Amino acid sequence: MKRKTPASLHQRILADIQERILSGRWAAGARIPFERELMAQYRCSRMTVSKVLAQLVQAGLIERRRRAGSFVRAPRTQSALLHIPEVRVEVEALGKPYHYALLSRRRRAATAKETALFGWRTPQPLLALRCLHGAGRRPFCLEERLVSLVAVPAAADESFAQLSPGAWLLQQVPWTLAEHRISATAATARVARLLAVPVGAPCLEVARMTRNLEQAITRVRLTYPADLHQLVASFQP
Amino acid sequence: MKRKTPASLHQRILADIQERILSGRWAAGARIPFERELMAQYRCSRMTVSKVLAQLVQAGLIERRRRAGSFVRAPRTQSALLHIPEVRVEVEALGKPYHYALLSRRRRAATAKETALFGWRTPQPLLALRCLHGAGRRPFCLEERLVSLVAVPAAADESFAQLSPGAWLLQQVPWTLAEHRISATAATARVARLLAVPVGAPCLEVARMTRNLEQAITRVRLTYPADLHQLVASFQP
DNA sequence: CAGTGGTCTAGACCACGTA
DNA sequence: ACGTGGTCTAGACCACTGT
Repeated sequence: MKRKTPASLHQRILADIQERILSGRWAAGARIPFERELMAQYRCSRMTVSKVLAQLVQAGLIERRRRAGSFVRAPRTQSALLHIPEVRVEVEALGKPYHYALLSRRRRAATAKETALFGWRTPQPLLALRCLHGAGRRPFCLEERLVSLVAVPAAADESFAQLSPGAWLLQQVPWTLAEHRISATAATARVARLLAVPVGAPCLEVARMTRNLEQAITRVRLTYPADLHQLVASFQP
Repeated sequence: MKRKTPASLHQRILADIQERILSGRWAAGARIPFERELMAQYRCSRMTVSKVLAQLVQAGLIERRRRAGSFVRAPRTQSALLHIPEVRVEVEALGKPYHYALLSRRRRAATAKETALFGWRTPQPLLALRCLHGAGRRPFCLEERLVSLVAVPAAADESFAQLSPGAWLLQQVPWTLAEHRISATAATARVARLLAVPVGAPCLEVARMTRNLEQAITRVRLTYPADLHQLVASFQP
């Protein structure tokens, strides 16, 4: 019934209402109780529920209209951060069934370019992976990944046939820095075939190098058909 | 100096303190007046200043410690910083001569979409600008900008014939939040002509909405030929 | 025009951390 | 120990808006 110590009253009320909304019990568009009703329910003053509702507005969970009441807002459109999205999460956020397929998996030594990229002096072993993420029936993202077997030797024993390397690495290896390069490209013949778009079609390409304090872990290039994806980032000066 | 409708009391206090912090007059680390002092200064109740200070905490501008007071926070660390320099700086970093041209400048009321975008209830006046940034002889970036004349009335008196709106706004208006949407697009006929690329050529599009605590300031769409530009971003978990 | 949210007041008690 | 911020109350007036 009661959680440990749900902190302050308005925090408890906030958590309560938030849970109702996020769980879907209060669906999008539904009106939530008036301030004066909530006062009675929680036996508190109007300032207290007002504070809670103001926070819900700021969080984008509800909107309020005079005389009409407070209403649950439609699921957040694009409020995601650029943080580190796992492709699966992105797809499911779109409400589409997620599909994953491993295209190729090869263990090999790094080329000269890759050696420089990973900050090595001499070529080291890499795991090179290519996989395709699908949303519904459509290809959603082509993933081309290099995993440092120096940093993550355990990757050599993973097949990645079912689990995407991004998901595996995320829970396997802690990281401290992710560098992104974001660009627009024209689909090459190979990319066009895999993503089922015309050759030359615009694509959004995200190249990410992930490191921890000691060394480079993995480098991935994600290619999305332009119409299927955009990145969203918020920050403060 | 003050806007016409001073809005509500706590909004005025918020704007006042925010301006002091963002302008640097209250430096990072400095203690700001205690709640009870602010009550006296603004002749209001403690709830009112408390509400204001809570918003400043949420915005990350101050932090509060019991018994000690409230302090201006150090400028945001690079935790989630997407480094987007001014276009001029980008071009000069490439070692190419920078060129700027104003294509059009129009004062008009916001459309319905724009009204929603800026968070207004009724259409307000905007300054709509289009300009072109060049690197060497080549067009480098098409800028399509809307400036809120509510937030920045002084913009109405600027010609922007010589100085780009981005540069002007940066030194004119303090901001606290920038939201980016990054996507790849195919050049439309109009964009292709302006950027001197083939129709359908891939472009990188960055849409940025800049706000302070009270209101939206400006929205800009920057379109770059895909081969000329990429974004770089570093993140920490 | 009635009822909602928006705002504000003048108190109060308490937890906490710093001096 | 003391003064700060954290929280809460029980009122109040007002602006807006949907009916």
